[in-house]
Amino acid sequence: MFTFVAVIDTYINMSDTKLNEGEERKSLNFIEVIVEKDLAEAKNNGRVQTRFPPEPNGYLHIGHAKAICLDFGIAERYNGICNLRFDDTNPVKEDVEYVDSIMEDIKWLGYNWENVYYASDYFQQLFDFAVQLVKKGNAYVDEQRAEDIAKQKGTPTQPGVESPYRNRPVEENLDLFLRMQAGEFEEGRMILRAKIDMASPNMHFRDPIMYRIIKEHPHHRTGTTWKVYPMYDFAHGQSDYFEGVTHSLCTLEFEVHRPLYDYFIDLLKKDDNYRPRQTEFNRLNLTYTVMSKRKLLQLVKEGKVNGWDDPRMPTICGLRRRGYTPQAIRNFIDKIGYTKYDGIIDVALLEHAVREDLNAHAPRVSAVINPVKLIITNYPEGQVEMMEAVNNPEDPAAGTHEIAFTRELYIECDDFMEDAPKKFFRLTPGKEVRLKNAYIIKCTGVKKKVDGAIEEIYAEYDPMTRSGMPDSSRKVKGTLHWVSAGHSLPAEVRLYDRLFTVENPSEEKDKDFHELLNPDSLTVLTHCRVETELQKAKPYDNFQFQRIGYFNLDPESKNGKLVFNRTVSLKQSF
RNA sequence: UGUCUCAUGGUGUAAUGGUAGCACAACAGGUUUUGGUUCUGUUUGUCCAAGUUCGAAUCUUGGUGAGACAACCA
Repeated sequence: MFTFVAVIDTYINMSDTKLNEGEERKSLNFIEVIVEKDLAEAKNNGRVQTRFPPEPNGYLHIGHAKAICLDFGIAERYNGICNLRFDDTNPVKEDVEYVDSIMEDIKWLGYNWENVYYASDYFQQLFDFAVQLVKKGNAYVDEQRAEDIAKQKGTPTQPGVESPYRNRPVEENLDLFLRMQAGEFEEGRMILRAKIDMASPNMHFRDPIMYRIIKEHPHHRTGTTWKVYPMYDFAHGQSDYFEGVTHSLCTLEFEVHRPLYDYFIDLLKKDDNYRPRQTEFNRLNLTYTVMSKRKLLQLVKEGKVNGWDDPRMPTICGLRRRGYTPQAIRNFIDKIGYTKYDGIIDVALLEHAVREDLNAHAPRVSAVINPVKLIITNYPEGQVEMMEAVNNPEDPAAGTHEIAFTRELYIECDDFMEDAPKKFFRLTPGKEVRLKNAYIIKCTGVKKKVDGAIEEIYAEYDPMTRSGMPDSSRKVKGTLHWVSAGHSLPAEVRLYDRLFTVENPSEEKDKDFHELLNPDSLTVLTHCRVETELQKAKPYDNFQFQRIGYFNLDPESKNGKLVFNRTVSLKQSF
């Protein structure tokens, strides 16, 4: 993977931190600055530990990839460890299906966790801690209805009102809380709340809920053992603490939760110099798509897309099926950086990242996605010549393959025009073009159907212009790709466009997001022809269809039927 | 009439008191058997105001604008 030079650089830079190829001149992001400062101050005994904490309630998307690259990247760079922890405190929404897909996606991105943990592993410890807080008078059981509690919470500008149950005696709170877990009460009947400050300017300090009763949904790991489940705020920081996390990295919307995170840790922590710290960074927003799990789920459920791995989805599995490579995604994440500014990234940057990777690695093949027949009238009928085609001009080591040339060929409809403008560098009557890897031809005529549609195009070839022949280096303006009519394979090609018609769908609050969906986000072409070399293609293999774009073989291809997905088009500059 | 956070070209991101740089995008040109790649060049920026300083994107004060927070979600 590394070049020789890069290996040397790695050694040179090994003094403080691990640096990967190309990283040596890059400035630190603000989180790396914080970590290095903590290390310099010997906080947490110079230990670095992070965690990636998804809730198993949906598929990972590219926004998660940003968090994954940071959590695992920081651990790697500072010789620490990163654990995978499933934040599974709400059995109503969670499922093992998601646990499996999350692990698969992280591995596909190229990261390995030190340990897999589950917040549900800590249910007993959390419960014991809650009992302890009840005994200390820091928590109470509230029997009001949810709506009343919400009302009493006040608003961001108005203080809340204290619950009538707030000053219940400790023994009564303890008895009730134990009976909640014993299953004596129905869901919604009562909750355990922290007794903090109903007038706090931070809404999260207004006696936040610690535990609620959930009995109708068994937990995917603990079954029906627990009748009460901790809320995020009563689970996340403590879980970090139990595991020894030093840097708890999360997105910006958790900023207001941090004081509460610290509050519970203060009550929990031992008198030593270890404590986890939460740091927030900007989440990823991409133009022309949505990143909220709720909306992605909606697209799937309403059939607007064909599942979580639909190639139009910003999910990891969607991007994988679309033909994105882990390296392209990681390079993209590396380019966008981590700050506290909540912006929106142009999807063109993601497309650039995948083109850059595929340009270097994808074999070039010939495919005609909108075929029209081209007949070389002076080429012998029945003759077949095997032409040599370079697999990748960016990588001579990739070698060559052969492609059959015959009298009858297919070229793209778009590559022929009867009355062409001056800047049309393709085929038009009386003009010459190069057929890639083959001859220069001159268009001599065209046959049309009754409706005026073009049926066949005629041309004559110049035998001296093939590679190796005397006139092979003759210059002509255009070069076209082609396949032999008789020596090619039928294929289906799926073209994808942006899912939404507006740059930032989540910003259009007054509009239903269905109105913003792009009705033409999928185009299926069923009469394509591809060169026989593609018979060997395996699912997910990436190719460049010359002059068109990057494509991969869809896993739905079976029994000899070839289905390709367009990952991204080539850059077009005309 | 709250708390917290943020503000650098079209987009994203550097510059930690000392030449405003990089990437993407856009545009122009060279090379090219991919209108690809590559190379060269161009356009475009420090939210506003006052202050500190020899010197401010950076520090101070005051504005302005944007976002987050009022789930028995995470």
